[in-house]
Amino acid sequence: MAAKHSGSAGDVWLRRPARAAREAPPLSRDRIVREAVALLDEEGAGRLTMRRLAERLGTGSTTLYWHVKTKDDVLDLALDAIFAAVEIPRPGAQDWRAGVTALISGWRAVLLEHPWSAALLGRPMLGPNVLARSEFLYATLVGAGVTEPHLTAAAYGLSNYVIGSALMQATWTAQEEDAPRQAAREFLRDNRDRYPVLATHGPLTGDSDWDTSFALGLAWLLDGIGSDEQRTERAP
Amino acid sequence: MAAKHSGSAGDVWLRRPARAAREAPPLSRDRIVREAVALLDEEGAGRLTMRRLAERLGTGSTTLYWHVKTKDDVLDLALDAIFAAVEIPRPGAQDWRAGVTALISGWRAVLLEHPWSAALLGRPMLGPNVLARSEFLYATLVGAGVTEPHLTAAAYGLSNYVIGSALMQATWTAQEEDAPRQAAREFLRDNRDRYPVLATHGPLTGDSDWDTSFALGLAWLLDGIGSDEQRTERAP
DNA sequence: TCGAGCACTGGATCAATGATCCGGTCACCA
DNA sequence: TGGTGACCGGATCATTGATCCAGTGCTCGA
Repeated sequence: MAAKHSGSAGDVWLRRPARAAREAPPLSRDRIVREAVALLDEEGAGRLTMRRLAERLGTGSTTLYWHVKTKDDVLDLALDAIFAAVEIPRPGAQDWRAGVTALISGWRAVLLEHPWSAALLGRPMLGPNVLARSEFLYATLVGAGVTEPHLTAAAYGLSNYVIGSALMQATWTAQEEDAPRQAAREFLRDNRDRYPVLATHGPLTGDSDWDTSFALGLAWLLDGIGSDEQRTERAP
Repeated sequence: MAAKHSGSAGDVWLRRPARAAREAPPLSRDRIVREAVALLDEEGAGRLTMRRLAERLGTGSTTLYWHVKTKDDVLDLALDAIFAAVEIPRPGAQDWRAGVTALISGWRAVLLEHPWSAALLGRPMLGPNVLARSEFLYATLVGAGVTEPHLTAAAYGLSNYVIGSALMQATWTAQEEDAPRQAAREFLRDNRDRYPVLATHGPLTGDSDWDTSFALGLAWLLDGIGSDEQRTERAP
């Protein structure tokens, strides 16, 4: 004797309230992406489910598929969305080196603020936010007189370095899960005969300061880019 | 009237042949990992399934769980396994710079030979193969006179740089799938007003030579490490 | 004013997958 | 020869991404 359709049809009481009377704004791709980022921030990449995401949005899971083609779309959109927070220096407002440093540091900060993003870096990033920042990077380097093949090498090198650094740090800084790091430390201590240098000088031994390490490496790269640039400009 | 158990029990004909008479060697963690690598190489990370892996091994999928705790175990083991192919230079046989270059280049070659590996770099790598190579890296740097904080920065910088480079290249060199790259190129051409520098100097415009770009960046890093090392050794 | 069309929604459902339960089978040893 | 433990796999469960299709309400033109 159950109603054939228990959901949208039938009883007034069960019917969805009129659009205007609803508390939440209508669903939109933008709202989906915002909520996805929030969900990822709170629970990590592993727990992002279309169902869970829909629940947080107060809709059915299938509704999402009207606004978005696949789950990967959500991930791509979320990934690009967070880069909006990276401030783009005003072109020419400063030394090329200062500009690049600012951009790369901001890039890194965002990646670390959203640790789930590191795991998603293995997909083409072609969103508007990413492209705008790449544009600035290339423009700054070109403006500084860097030419091929150093230009591509510089842009790639910088990007790859940030990505690798963030990925590595995010891997070992899993939120408040210090257990694996501790276990790894102990493992190295127990096998100090096999890995003597790692056990004493390894990354897990000291209080490895990610920030200074990153800064040093970045400086090395910038030095190299700068020296090549000068050579190019001055050389006959 | 169907037999209650159609599988292991019952008819002699359906019974699994005695261990010795079987063609395949008995299942082992090692054999599983080897087959997993083969499967990953052939079909990519997305198509690695416990069922499919078991099928290739001629066993039931559940059998795998006796040798391995979870699917992630398989991935971790496969990831470490491929690094066995990275040759470790004989310590002290050459210039520290040559040794490091050899190791890092081998590292990169392996990552590119197994593109699926790039996507797995976001997990702690504590396998014996990885550790042995890290040991060499640290030992070589220490032997060259690099001290903290430059030591950690150097090791991290080099690792992060390879990882980032391989990840990026693997992302854009998806096997014979040139479609997305082509599409991206066209997209940039169509939006050359918004991304003027990218459209003309961007990484997708030229025949971006991954190898030379990588070599240049690596040289920059090594220059930086070397200069700091000399300064440390010579300075009072 | 009204009705048609379109933007949007979601319950039911499917197939694929990771993982577990539990009842087997086989080699080996005392 | 009897038993013990290493090893195997069919049935099964819960979860998840994705699709089908029957709706529902807003809007706009006649």
